Amino acid sequence: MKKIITRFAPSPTGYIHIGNVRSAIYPYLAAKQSDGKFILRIEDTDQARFVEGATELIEDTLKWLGLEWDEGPEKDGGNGPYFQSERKAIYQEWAKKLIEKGRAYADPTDSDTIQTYRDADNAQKIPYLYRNHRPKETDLSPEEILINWSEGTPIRFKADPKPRKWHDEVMGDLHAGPEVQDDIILIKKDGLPTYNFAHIVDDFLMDINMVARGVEYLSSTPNYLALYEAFGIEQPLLVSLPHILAPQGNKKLGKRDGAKSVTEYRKDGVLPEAMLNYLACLGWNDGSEQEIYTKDELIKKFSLDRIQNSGARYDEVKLLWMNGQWIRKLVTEQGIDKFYPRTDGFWPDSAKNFDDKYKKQVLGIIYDRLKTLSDLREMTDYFFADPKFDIEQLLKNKFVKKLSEQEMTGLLQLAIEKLQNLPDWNAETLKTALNDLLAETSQKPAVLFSLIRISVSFAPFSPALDLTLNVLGKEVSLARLNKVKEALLLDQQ
RNA sequence: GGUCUCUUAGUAUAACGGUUAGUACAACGGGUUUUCAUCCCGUCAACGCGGGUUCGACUCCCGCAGAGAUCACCA
Repeated sequence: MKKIITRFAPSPTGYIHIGNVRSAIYPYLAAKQSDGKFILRIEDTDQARFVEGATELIEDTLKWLGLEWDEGPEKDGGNGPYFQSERKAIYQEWAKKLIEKGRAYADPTDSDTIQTYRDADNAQKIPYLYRNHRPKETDLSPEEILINWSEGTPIRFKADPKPRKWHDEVMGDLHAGPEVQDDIILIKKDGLPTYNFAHIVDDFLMDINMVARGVEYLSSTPNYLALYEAFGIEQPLLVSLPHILAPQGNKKLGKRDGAKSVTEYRKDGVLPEAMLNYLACLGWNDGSEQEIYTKDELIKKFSLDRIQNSGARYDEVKLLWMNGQWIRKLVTEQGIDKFYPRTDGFWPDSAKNFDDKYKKQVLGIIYDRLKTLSDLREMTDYFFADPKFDIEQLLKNKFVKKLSEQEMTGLLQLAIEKLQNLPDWNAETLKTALNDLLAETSQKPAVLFSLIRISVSFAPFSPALDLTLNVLGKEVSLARLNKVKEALLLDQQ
């Protein structure tokens, strides 16, 4: 198999959100599968949109997801620098090569004049193409242009419009006519290259043989093809990735739709395994009915031609479902001890002074109802602090309210006695005791256990009662039961 | 408007001319000696429309409709 050398080339204009991280995932998978290279290149040629700290955010996101780059910032593989802003001289040199070949020209036309061309064409309802307005001065010989050129004057490509055909790994065989090929800007007034030009040069110099990007670049592809041709360089594999759509409407998911950053999901307790799994499978599948994939499985089974060629709607509910699956999978496979460190930072404040051993016990009985790690905050508070005492909540519970208050106090008293006299406080003895209690009182489990459960937790739900009591411990359990019993007695007087 | 792309249940998808159109999420119902969840079982629900080709079309061809992308000195 040919080694795929590819790249992720984001612009440092903000965080990576889930709408665009997929264009890092697929190239990564393709590169790893073929034992090739995954390069990170920062496309910071637009000074106006540059955002301080964005590069770090991008790097952070990739690392968290496990998409380590083989070459890029902090990891020079001999093809650097990996920031386009540091490669300015290279682009200018390559633009000059095109001028020498008579395939580019310096164009002093100012933007107001260009706008009049556009307006005129629009008024006449003919498609605007700059090459129809190409200035006559460019009849200057390439030598003359080269002598005169300096930053401040943009350099334009001299289009070679003709029918073009190409193959896209996702979209299949494509074609375009001359009407979409134009004299695109190569070097801007500020001396920096446009994306259209910079990526062609960089990809070539970095030996990149696969380019994956959003479908929005599809319509510019003929211009890129012309550029490859003008330089005489082999075109890389082209991969167009359909957009991820916003939950509502038919728009591509963007920050305006509230597209959360990947790091935000991280803070919310989503596991990188689940994030990667979900996004990889949003618009790709291997033809089987498998849903849960590890990164290694994805690398093994990934194939470009099975990427869906229409947009896929983002579904957070399914992501969270998948996250729950991953939590359970990892705990089952690795055990609580190994999984436990991942919960760091997700416990309620009340857990601060409790040791790891106790928190692991709590995790052990609660993990199978977590959708995200941050659910721990809401779901485990009563293990660490006395719950908010709210007798009304107990009384209006749909099971407990079947009892009179007198019956409640009676049952609580029986439970307290039974538990107090346990020789050993563990899940086994508790289970037996609770079952005995059930038999002795002829109560329905839903009623009796809800009474006890709510009395010790005041939570809408909790793990199985025997497990909960076991973790809470004898002292705490009995104290909470007594407190409720006393309150009920007072109420009855 | 020009050019290009896309179109299976609410959502993500499977099907390489012959299936009762499969799976997952969601929804709904049920089961597991407690609640919520997990787990298990079940129900609902789809081939955009119209023509062809063919014994037979979700699948191939042609129209149409709808949706999206693009037409920058942004990427």
